[in-house]
Amino acid sequence: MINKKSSGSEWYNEIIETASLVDKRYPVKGMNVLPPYGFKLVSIVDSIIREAVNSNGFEESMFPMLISRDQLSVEFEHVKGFEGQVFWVTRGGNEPLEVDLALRPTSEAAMYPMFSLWIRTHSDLPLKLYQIVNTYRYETKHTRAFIRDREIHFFEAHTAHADFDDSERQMQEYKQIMKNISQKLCLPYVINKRPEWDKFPGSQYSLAFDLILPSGRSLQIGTIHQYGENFAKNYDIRYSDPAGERKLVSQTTYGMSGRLIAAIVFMHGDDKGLVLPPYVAPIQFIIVPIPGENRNLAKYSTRVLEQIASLGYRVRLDNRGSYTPGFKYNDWEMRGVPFRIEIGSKETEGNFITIVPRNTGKRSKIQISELQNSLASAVTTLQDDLMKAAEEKMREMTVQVNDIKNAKTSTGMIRLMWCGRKECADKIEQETELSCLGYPQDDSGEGKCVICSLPAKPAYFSRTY
RNA sequence: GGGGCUGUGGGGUAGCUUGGUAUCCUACGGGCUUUGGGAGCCUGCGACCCCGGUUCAAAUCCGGGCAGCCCCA
Repeated sequence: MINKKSSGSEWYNEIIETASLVDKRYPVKGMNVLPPYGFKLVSIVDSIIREAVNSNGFEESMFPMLISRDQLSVEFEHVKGFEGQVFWVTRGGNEPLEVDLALRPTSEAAMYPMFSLWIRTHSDLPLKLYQIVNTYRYETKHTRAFIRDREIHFFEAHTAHADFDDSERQMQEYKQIMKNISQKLCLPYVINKRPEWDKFPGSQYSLAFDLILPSGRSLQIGTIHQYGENFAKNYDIRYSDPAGERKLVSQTTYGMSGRLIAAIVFMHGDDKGLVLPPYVAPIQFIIVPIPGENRNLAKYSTRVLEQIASLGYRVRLDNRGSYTPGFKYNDWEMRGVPFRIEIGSKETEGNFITIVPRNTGKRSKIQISELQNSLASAVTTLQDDLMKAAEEKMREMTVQVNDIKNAKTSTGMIRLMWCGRKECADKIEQETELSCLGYPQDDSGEGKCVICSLPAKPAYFSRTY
């Protein structure tokens, strides 16, 4: 196993394949196969997202993957923003198509013509829909599994509101939803308001959830966008208000992708491999029996398996006969299973199990009669530990810098004073090789710009994925 | 957007400079013996990314394509 600290990038590439999260051998650039273990992980993250948005009044839906050229040729900055990144379907069988079809790079152009039909009066609002589908972007840069794919596993929520104030309330709700989700994935983040030139094409403003990884690079794991009436104008989405007046809706979106998986891998993994938070782990408990002259072993292990399963956990018994226990320990540690349960003659005779959490590797005993409470507290403890460790890593990687010289020599998420003008950001980016993430929300400092000395607010800069 | 490197059984590799016989480890199948931190022995299966060129002969040299990786902007 490659050392994580010294070569984070190679470590990532290797671990996602050896842990069976992904198989990169599929012969089309930027498109990867998810083997069962990786797919399970992705599905669990999806279900966490579903649960979070469903409980806030969102409904799941599905729109087609193909978008006709007419829908995309609206004279609109949003469409231009994706020019050059669109895959086109130009033939049906051997015949050229009358109208070329685009593989959605994102779904505004697919959804909003329908929104225009669906939304009639004020009682149709707010409309809160989402879908979890694959989207396609013709990346010309270096692709990277889960981080920059050409086929993107994508969650996108779209809302329409009676007025701007209500869509602003929606933005606040998104923040709560993200908080809820990130607790389960053990991922801390900061919310940055992207600079004008880096906001989502067509939006009024974009807020990004940025994570700083142990490697010192930041990773955007989610974004929310305030569209205002920009899209409603172009797609003619109007409603009759209580006074009978026709008005444009105000809209927002919320997007997340497979980058959540990348963040989990990078943030929690170690030299032994993956470390998965219990909430997301495809296998939460792995039972490893230790053979000996012990006739009760099979029966006892199965009983423990059934008991843990009946408590609602994802548990598996590793019965592979051809491997030694030591091999299995390493194998499951590499795959990030949060807890190992060892069962040998001591356990069967003493009517207990030995449990080992992935992060500490420390053994402890649990009496069978105590299973329910002890497992529940082990899960919460590990979940808390991983969150705290991640927060600590982020703190370590966040650096306060007072002048441009120090920004050059520091790694991580650099907090410095910036006036908000593009020319100054460009200068900072050029000199430091960092990218501007924008102004963090919930940070109220004041000072002078490190470039031009004009009044400034704290901004974040970092190397990015 | 620019530059560089790489492609050999499922995975990791030797061989390439100097053209001719493809090495080792691991995984996998079978068999016996094992099992409290990556077991051992025997045995079997399995590869030169694709297309074209040079040549009596190409894993090796040349060109293109595809794919992967790294660095810079």
